[in-house]
Amino acid sequence: MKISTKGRYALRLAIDVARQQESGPVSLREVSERQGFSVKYIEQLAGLLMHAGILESTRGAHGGYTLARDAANISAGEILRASEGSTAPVACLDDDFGVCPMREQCTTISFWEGLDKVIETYVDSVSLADLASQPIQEGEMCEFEVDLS
Amino acid sequence: MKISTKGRYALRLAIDVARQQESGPVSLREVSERQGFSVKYIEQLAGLLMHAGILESTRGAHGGYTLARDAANISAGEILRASEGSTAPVACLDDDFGVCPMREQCTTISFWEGLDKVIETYVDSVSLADLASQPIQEGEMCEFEVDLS
DNA sequence: CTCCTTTCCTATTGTTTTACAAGGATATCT
DNA sequence: AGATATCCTTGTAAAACAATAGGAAAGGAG
Repeated sequence: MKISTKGRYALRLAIDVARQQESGPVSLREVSERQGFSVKYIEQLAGLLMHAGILESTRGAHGGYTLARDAANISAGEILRASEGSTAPVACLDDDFGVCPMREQCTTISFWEGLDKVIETYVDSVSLADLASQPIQEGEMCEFEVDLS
Repeated sequence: MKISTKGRYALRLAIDVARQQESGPVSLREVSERQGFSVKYIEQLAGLLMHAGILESTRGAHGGYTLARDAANISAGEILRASEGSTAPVACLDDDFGVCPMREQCTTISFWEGLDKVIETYVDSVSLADLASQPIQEGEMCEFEVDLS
């Protein structure tokens, strides 16, 4: 049960924008240099976050992205749902799934609903401001996209 | 972030065994008929659960599987970890990953650790006895492996 | 002893998803 | 004009997933 690079990169993209946007719109070129992403890949993620009303863009030279709202008002859950599609642990709990016709006979649904709930509660309780306020260190970049060889 | 069929089927397999084992070892043929699984596929899962000390087997005719321990003493988390490998939301928190060399500079690790913790706490709080004690209905089978066409 | 059932173990295969890259259109600042 | 960006769709190699296949070993029934 893993979060994909979409969700992980989208989080770090949002954190990067939150931290850097005071000096104007943050371009994906800058972000990619700081975070070790390819511009072409995070373009897609930026698009998703924009569509979800999390980022705003200004096009053209010196353009880039800014937060559409205050960082304190954006949750990690929102970012993950926008990038990953959903944080539900089983497909039958996705918003677009509708009601499962087998729901009444299902022995595991209430277990999955409980899991879904603790996940949502947690990711919605953490704001982008919380994430962005951690001390900044040299050589930012992370998780495990690290070549250990 | 989805649980794969391994984890979902393994849970239902364990529930089925828990419910049926009073009348002797439960064969995978029976389970597959009740749950709509292929015998060949859940053979693998049964093997994983056995290796993890959750199931015990008796071979030969009239053989099958029984719980290695009391159902109240087996958690859903154990079953998921045995079948899925891990319930951690990011690979750097898997047991076999070791310590990430970038950990100190990572802006998201504490967020993922928190998520991992709420997931583990929840799945370890639910026992197989809890799951198996739900009322049994006709046409048992579930989740969303249902042909909606 | 021989069939039948069942677990056990390891490949192999087909499909889907992931993680990007490519190419080009559109917008804006200098 | 030209450089720098976002925007938008499509393509693709590799990995993961879901399941199948084939057969060995063990134990009960006739």
